[in-house]
Amino acid sequence: MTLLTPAQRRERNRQEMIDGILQVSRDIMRDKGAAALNLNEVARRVGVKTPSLYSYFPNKMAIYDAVFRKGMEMFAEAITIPEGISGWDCFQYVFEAYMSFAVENPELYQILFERPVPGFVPSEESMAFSIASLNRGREEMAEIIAEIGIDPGVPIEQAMDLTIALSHGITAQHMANEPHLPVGEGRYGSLIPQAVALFKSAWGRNLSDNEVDGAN
Amino acid sequence: MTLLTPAQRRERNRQEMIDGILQVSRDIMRDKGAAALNLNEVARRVGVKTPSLYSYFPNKMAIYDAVFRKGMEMFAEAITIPEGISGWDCFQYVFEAYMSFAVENPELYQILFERPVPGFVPSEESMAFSIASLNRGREEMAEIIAEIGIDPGVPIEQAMDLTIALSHGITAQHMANEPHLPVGEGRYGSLIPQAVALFKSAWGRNLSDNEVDGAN
DNA sequence: GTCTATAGCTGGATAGAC
DNA sequence: GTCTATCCAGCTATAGAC
Repeated sequence: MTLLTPAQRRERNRQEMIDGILQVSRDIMRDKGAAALNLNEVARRVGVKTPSLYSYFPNKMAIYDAVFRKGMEMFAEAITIPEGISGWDCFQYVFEAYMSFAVENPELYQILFERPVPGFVPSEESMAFSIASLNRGREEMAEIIAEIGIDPGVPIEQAMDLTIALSHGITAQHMANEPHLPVGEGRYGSLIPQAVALFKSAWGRNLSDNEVDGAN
Repeated sequence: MTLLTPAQRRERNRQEMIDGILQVSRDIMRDKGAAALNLNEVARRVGVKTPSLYSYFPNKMAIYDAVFRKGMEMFAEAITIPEGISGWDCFQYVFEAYMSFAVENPELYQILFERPVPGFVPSEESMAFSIASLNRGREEMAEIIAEIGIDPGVPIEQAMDLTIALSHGITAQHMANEPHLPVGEGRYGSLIPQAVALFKSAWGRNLSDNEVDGAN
């Protein structure tokens, strides 16, 4: 095995520092709210002095932007339906993945789906990436819905939007009321099977899958 | 007609000042984000100097709390179903009222349903009022659902929670993507009839109302 | 109740030595 | 890259005269 060159080592150290800053920033946002991010505290927790942060990010908003972007990547990854899941199980999977992501990463959920930080607007690059991710997600979901074969006179686009809306709605209520409870517990956290059943019941009359069974 | 007593006039002036402060605070929260509320700017817009605000509110958080409370009152009022609306029309009404409230009062929507202000927690009184309002809303909606007579093996509590979740989800997506568009327009703003149809289709098979008709 | 004056603090950001 | 020192702006809140 060969040792790293000095340049590679520098690069690695730099990347570790950047990752550390972002991780600490997320911790603070989670603890105190996204808008309470504070460079002095970031520096203290990372173990450097405040001005050193400016060797890695040009300003505070750039940190928000990096967190936003990282969050979008993680979210896209999280709701991608894995191999081996198909049919109505995909609905169940999306609902659970959506809520799990929010429960496990409330600070990312906040900055991705709300606007808690006055003056922060995702950069064009981040937004472009974000939109691209969401569109890929949409396409995938559209394929799944088409594959299941649903009936009720509503265009596939709208079926998808309703699915997204209900995913988001259940998750938002869960986060507002019982964010400390895991997915599957609590008033809204336990509502996912019923949500899937709702769609099955409304759309699944001539389905190729197993027949509607009420709550599963 | 009798003139107001000096005491009454004082009281009236005071109330006007309080209302003015709250209105201006809402304007700022709407323009710059809830967390960007700033006493200097409040004073400037109201037309007094900053210290004068402390004659009306003990501190900044008290202003947030008053805005929160006012918002909760307005929201409860907004989604109360008026006389003359019954059956499935109640669903349509609730969806529309929910989204209208958010579109017309984004700053209230933000402070009621998100946590954008680090360090702000509604006071116990405000929370008690809030919970009471929500419970009244729940009861009312439960009566309506019971009256319509829905079928599909899901307890009324859960049917209600699904309704709330979808209301919230459509609204949240609308606010995140096209908050400038009125209810009825835009990707999610135009989705309300489909949302009602979804519930009708899933639950309305043995309904006492008119039969399911797909998109209305 | 309203003002002037100001305390007191926080936090983002820069200059410049090492 | 990291540090010390420092600037500067903005903000909440209070003291005390009118």
